[in-house]
Amino acid sequence: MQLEKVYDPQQFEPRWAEVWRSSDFFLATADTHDQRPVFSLVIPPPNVTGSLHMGHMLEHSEIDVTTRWFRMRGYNTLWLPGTDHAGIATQMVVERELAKQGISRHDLGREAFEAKVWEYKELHGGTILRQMARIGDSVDWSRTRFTLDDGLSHAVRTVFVNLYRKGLIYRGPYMVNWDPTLQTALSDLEVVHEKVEGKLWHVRYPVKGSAEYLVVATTRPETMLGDTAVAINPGDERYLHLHGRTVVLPLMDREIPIILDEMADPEFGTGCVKITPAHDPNDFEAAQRHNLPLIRVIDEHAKITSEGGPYSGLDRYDARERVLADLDAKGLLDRTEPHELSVGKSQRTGVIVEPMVSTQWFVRTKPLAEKVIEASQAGRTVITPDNWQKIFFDWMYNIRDWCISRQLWWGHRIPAWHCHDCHGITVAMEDPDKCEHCGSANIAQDSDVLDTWFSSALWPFSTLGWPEKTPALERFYPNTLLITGFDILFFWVARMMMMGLECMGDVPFRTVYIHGLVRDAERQKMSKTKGNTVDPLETIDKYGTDATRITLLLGAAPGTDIVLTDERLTSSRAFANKIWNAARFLFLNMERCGVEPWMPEEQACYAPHPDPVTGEVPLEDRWIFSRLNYYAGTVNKAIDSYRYHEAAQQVWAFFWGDFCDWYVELKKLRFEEGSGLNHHWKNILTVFESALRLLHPVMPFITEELWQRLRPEGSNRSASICLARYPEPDPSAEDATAEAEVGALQSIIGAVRNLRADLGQDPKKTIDAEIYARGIAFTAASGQLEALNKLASISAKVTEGNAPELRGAVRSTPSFDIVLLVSAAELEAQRNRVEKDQLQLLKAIANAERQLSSEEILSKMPPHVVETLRSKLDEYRAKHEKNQEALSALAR
RNA sequence: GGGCGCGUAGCUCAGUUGGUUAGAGCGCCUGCUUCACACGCAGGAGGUCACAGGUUCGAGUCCUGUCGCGCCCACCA
Repeated sequence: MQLEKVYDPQQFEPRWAEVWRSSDFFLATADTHDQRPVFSLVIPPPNVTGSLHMGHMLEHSEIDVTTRWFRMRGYNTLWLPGTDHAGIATQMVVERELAKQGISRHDLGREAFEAKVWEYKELHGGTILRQMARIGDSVDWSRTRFTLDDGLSHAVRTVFVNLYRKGLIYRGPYMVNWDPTLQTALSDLEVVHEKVEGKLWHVRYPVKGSAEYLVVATTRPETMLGDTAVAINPGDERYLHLHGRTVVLPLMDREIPIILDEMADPEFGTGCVKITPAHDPNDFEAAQRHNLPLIRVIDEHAKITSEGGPYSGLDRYDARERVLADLDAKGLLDRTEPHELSVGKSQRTGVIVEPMVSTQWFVRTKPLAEKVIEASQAGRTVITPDNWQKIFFDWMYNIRDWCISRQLWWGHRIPAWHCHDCHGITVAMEDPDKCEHCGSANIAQDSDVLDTWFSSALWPFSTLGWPEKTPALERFYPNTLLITGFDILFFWVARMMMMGLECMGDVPFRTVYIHGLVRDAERQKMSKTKGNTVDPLETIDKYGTDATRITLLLGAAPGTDIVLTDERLTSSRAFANKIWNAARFLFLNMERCGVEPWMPEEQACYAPHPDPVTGEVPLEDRWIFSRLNYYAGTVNKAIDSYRYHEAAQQVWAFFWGDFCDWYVELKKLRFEEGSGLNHHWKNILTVFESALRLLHPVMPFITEELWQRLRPEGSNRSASICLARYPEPDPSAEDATAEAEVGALQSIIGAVRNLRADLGQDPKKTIDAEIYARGIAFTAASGQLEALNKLASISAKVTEGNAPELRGAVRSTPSFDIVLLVSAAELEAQRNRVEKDQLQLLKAIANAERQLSSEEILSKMPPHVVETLRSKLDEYRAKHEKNQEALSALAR
């Protein structure tokens, strides 16, 4: 039972953060709540593989608090395998590693590359939470990962085939961001936009059969080789007469139409815009609207294609120089202006991305989104905090079709086969050996893989055995709660809802809780590129896992961001140490009193033990049990409504403010050497054990450690604190009388200390004092006098009633007067103090009187407010009067 | 351009249907090594709740406007 003076987290806290750092799969937990299931997930987002993110610590903390809370309230736990979401990120890491050796994945070939990725995953994945092993749940760890080879593939394929047959999946043209170095398409997220100083070149396009020409402005003159139209605004009088005519594309001598389109902004440049459908996303869309042909003039290596005539084979920037020179030579370069523009660069290589037209697979999202909107509006899924609900709706209304094909080599292959003979597509559950259209055996599988979000979207049901109708699926779908960050709301949450409604006919979860963002001390969003990330492992090493967790939770007010500072972490570490030292105090005194480790039989709510001789319960015990009951109420309510900061703050206030500051101090007077396990010990250990359980979701490791030490050998209590019951409030445990009496004691002690500090007295020196109490029972048995004397360092004479004369150093309230007999010199310090108090009281009295004197106000005020206002006014008046008396006594 | 959020003590932040003299942690000042804890104990100072109007008996809280800060989305020929 010996504890070190200072709590050492390293010794007792498993560093589960390490697990997150190395794991490359979802970890998910599921639980049931009110007969309905709840689940929570943690995923490393694709851009942070290989490191841990503070945001995950937060997310995990909130999830783990809820999960432990549920578990402690008696709901069964189910651990679900994660999907292979981070496979894509792993692939990127492998690709980067290969690049260092000068190898590209194309050199390696598909199979060898996949093997490499597997190797990496085996090496870095798969560490399992140590704390979970301690909990003793039955977990089939072989099912902790869904990979490309097991059940998920079947689910993914089933969904793909079904959606395809319903016409919800189609192939179409799409503008991708192409990285010419990596030879791959990038998602919008992988493109970083940068403002650069560029130029705006104005080029003359001669109108056919006329001496006129249109001047178009462009930042990328080399793309003009692929122009297929020039657009003017339908309201632009300057050019309207040219509508229907054509221009001759300079350098290429191609004839292209002049079209009307809103995209041409009369205010910008010349008001004319060239249309290059194959190399600009906006132009691409305009081309769709006007049925314009696409001409690819830049290839995947960013070189000009054979369509580029004389420029064919040139690099895109060399081509630009040549094009400009040639235009200039022909006198077609109108003018050049400096222009700031933003260019998209590859996050991975820094190369300027090339917009490229390609054929991709799409999910038709409109019909799916409609179901999501309907379900959300019916309240079947609620997003909280509710401002996200609106944002979510806006997005669902404006949703575009979802491109699901990726030119990657890791992931679920698209189950579609192209026929080389008839060019038909065969989509089937079983791998086909011939084309379903022409019967040819000359077919090959599509080389693309599915977007990871496609399989992730199936997570809520695919992990439960879908499409089989398993008992788990029956029980755990739909789930109750999803905790996640807003950055993933659209990618993942929306898609889980779409797929859930489509495949299961119901929403996947009832509530989505959106948490805040973790920021650094300068309020900057943490990002790897900025390099201002806080490494959670360093934080954990320095402050401990529990301290890190409660720091995050204390800052996690819904809808706000979390600023992480060393000061906050330091104070949390101090709190962990406070818990540790409170335990140390108990253990040392148990030894002194001859008390063995003990804890009560398990119950949700406990009543204090009475003195076996008198049959009475000590006042401090009645009080602390009542306080514990109160906090059990507020903490449960806070967690239930996702107010994690409040839960953390409440357990802190109870443990430090009530338990340590008052209860332990009061109990010190009750310990007797060699007493054995008497009612005092039973009460303090009961409260302490309950406090540990109350704290557990927020401070899991230190509470587990201490709980295990307190747990007697051979106890029939659960093996772990996280399987013990969570404290619950019970109206019968409320003890208003005890709270009032201890409250009065606290205010008397506070007043004496304050008075003595004002007088500049040595706080340790015991001095004589007279206390006149009104309406406060000071019974001999309750030990209040002893407590008062000890905690205020006085030798008090307590009398019922009013002080006969307020002389000396006085502090008064409506319920007591304190008189300290001190020298006249010490009294002067008092005067300012009391006068200042009077000013504030007068203000409060005037305010209350004004409100209470008006019939109109009284009639509009709710009765309970009037009630408190009245009693407050009485109190202010009494106090003011007492102060006045004291002041005149001081004057004498 | 569209949308969202923030501005409360020196600092970082709470403050849930409007209702006591507006709170916490850190920092600061004073006193204390008291046999759990100086990562501590006791006491204290410090705020016209960004500004200006409005609604209300009553506003940190609701409405309008102004100023300052931040985020997201879109666009950028």
